[in-house]
Amino acid sequence: MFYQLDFSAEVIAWYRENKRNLPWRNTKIPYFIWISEIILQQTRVEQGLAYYERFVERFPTIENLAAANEDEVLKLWQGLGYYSRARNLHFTAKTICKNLNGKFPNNYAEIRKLKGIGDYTAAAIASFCFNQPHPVVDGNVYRVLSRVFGITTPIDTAKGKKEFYALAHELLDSQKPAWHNQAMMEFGAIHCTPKNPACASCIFKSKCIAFNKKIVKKLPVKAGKTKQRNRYFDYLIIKQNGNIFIKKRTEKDIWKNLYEFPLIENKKQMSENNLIKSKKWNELLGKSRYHIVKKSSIYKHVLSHQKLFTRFWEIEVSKPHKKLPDSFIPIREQALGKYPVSQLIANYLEKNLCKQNI
DNA sequence: AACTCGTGGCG
DNA sequence: TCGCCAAGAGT
Repeated sequence: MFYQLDFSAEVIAWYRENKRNLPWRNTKIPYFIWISEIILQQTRVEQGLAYYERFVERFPTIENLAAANEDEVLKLWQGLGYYSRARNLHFTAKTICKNLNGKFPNNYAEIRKLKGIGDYTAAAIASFCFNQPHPVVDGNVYRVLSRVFGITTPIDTAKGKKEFYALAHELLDSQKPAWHNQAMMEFGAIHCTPKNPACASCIFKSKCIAFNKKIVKKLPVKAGKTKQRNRYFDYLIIKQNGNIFIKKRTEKDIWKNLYEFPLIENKKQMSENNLIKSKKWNELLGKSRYHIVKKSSIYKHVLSHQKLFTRFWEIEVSKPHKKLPDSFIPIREQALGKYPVSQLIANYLEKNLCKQNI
């Protein structure tokens, strides 16, 4: 069907003509490639681009990143999601500076050991920066290969991963791994797209099995189904002597190490009356004299595995009868903007408080 | 090996 | 409106 080098040469030729000019494509410095790869995990280029620019502007070297506070790193990441990426990025920057004299490892095996770097990212860095012949197998590559070669094995199974990796490895031009890998991904990203792929003008039109069998839309196959659960949040924005209280999320849960207002979570939607009479409400406000300044409508916030239903309560406390635990940090409202928060909270702040607080 | 971790855009 | 899903990794 294909001679390996024909396939590679064709996709590389396409890439030379069609590639986008992106900032991380004008460098081979591993630090920059690394940042871009982490940002782009499960993220569209259009969404990640501005984050990349801000990130390398603020942290031009790995030493700058290693020296930063995690709060600031997360603040730069705010709104991008999957915050463990930022935490691991920061962790690994510190590791490299402390243990490797600030020098990024220059081969696949050593790169792969770093926290936050899996098979894909290790192959990307090793091939882009050091021209090592490791094939990248990301969502784009799965899509292109499953279609062109008509592979119906689900990509989210061990069997599928093995099969696609073997094929990707077979097709790789070991003399041009950087060009080959970038070409494969770019082709998937802007030509062989998930929806409305440009089959009519495709370089593989005559050979593409999916096109000729008219099953392009069915590929790639995924076995897994994502099930969502519902969660019900009530955030209490407690204002006291010009301060408001925030708390860091440290549990193993969504938004780890981001900040939020005092939270009451319930397994079912609770009526306002029952909430105000609840034990948790009482624990936060005790027998304080307070009044509810504002209560919001229900914000719906959708995550990959959860759907959150959230109310915000702005509460002015005139006579506190109880000191909140030390885990609640009193801050001036204007200082809120320094703390990394979830997009859910950022959305509320944008609508209800001033923009400088975001 | 399944499950978990965000967000925004699109049809 | 809703499900899909985008340059994945950790546990």
